[in-house]
Amino acid sequence: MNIPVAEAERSDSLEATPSGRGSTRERVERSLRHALLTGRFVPGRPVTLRGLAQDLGVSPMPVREALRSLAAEKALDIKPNGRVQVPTMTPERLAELQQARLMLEPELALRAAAKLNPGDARALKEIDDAIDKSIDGGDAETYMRLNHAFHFHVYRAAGSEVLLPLVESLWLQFAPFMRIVYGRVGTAALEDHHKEAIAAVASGDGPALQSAIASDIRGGMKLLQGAGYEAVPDTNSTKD
Amino acid sequence: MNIPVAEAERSDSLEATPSGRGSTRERVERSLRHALLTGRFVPGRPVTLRGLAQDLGVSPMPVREALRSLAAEKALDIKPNGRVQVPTMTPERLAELQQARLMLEPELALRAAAKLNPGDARALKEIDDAIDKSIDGGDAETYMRLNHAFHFHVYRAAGSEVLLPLVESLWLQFAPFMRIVYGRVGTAALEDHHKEAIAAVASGDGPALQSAIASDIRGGMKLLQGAGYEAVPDTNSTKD
DNA sequence: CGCGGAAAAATGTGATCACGTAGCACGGAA
DNA sequence: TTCCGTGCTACGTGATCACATTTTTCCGCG
Repeated sequence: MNIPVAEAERSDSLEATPSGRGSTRERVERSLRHALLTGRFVPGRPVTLRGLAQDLGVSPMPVREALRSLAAEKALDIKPNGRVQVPTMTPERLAELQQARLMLEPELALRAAAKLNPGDARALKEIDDAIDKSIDGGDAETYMRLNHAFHFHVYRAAGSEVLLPLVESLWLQFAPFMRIVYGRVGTAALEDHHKEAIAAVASGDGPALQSAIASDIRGGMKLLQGAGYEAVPDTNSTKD
Repeated sequence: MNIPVAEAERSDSLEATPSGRGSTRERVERSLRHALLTGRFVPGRPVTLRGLAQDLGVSPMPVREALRSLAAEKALDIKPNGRVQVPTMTPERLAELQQARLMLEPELALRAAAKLNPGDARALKEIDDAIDKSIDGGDAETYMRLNHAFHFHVYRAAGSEVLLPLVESLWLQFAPFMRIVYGRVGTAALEDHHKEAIAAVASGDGPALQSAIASDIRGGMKLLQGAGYEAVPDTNSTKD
């Protein structure tokens, strides 16, 4: 099960995240979460406690807690012998993730619609413009970060303390795999429905926003359906 | 383990969980999870790291990780100063929890139906008979344990790696509050739909099972709607 | 040249310690 | 009697250490 990826240098630009607020564990967890969501962690890749600690320049202790936290959200997998790795994807799990997203996220969007205002529509448009640029540029990492920002700008507005964490967990689960697929087929084939969503927000049309989000999920996940479950590409696509 | 277990046991209720397998952290987490699900932790009550460690006869270390894990599942709340407490319930959060349950659990039941066999129906009937007894006896803690066993016997059959953890998180969130309500209004007023569910399992009728679970959720949560958000009762159920 | 086993390195786990801080009670002053 | 400051206590956090176990390396034997 050893992957021949060269682990020459450890610095995956993890500590590049400038967020210096909060406790050390908080910073570590935020850093890991961000790395997961932008796909800097490859599924199947083992994650060692001391290695991460060294990368981040801290002791293994806060890393331990952060990993445990992420594992509880199913963003990481802790094998019975304690080794931590990014979960590998299976077609079944991906299908389940899509269905779970379709159950929760459109509902969240519907609730958010009532609280979103034209200012939010402008903010979303700004994000979406940047997304279009990143798609053209083929910058998968930036795209994923912005796409996440777009969706969660909507979801957060719902003010849901229950649904939002569930959806966050789902994103953490499919993001690493999504990144791999983007690395293979590129980001050009992406069809999102952000424009419809923005229009719905601007006009305050809840059901339209709900439907746009649902379509967006279907479009985004469709791309992932038949790609790359088997192994990690030995072409090291983790950095840059 | 070179730990001198010369400590006088402060509480029998926590380490009473017989599961002695696995690592210490695993046992601690299982113990806490069980305590949460059966309502032995009162919402709003502060949970201290060292206190719990002493109760369980271990060092604060595994407790720390277990708490962090539970907190990631929203079963515990870590305040900005680091203090841990069982989350308090609000009407809004309870309504969200019910709606989230209704989104996920009937779907899970529908998927489980295809894999449940008459043997499962018999097992469920056995659990349900015990539930009836515990309701008559007014034993809220036993009722909650069995009710959880009943539902998750069904849900687990679905074999879902994605939906099941989400539902587990939801249960951990409303269970402590549910326990308080039972302590106030008793368990006699409970109306469950387990009989319908068992019949549906026996006949392999998926939609019927789905509908029975949905009705069961509505019936169970309705009881909680207008009760006891304000303060925690002084009845200290864990120790002292 | 290939295989196997032993040595060595690395990993997770749990315990203990040091440190900064937040609560809290006690006591003195108004 | 009430209010406020000061000291004490307990807490969470992070680091370091010790240990058992697993993984990897590597050397010798077939």
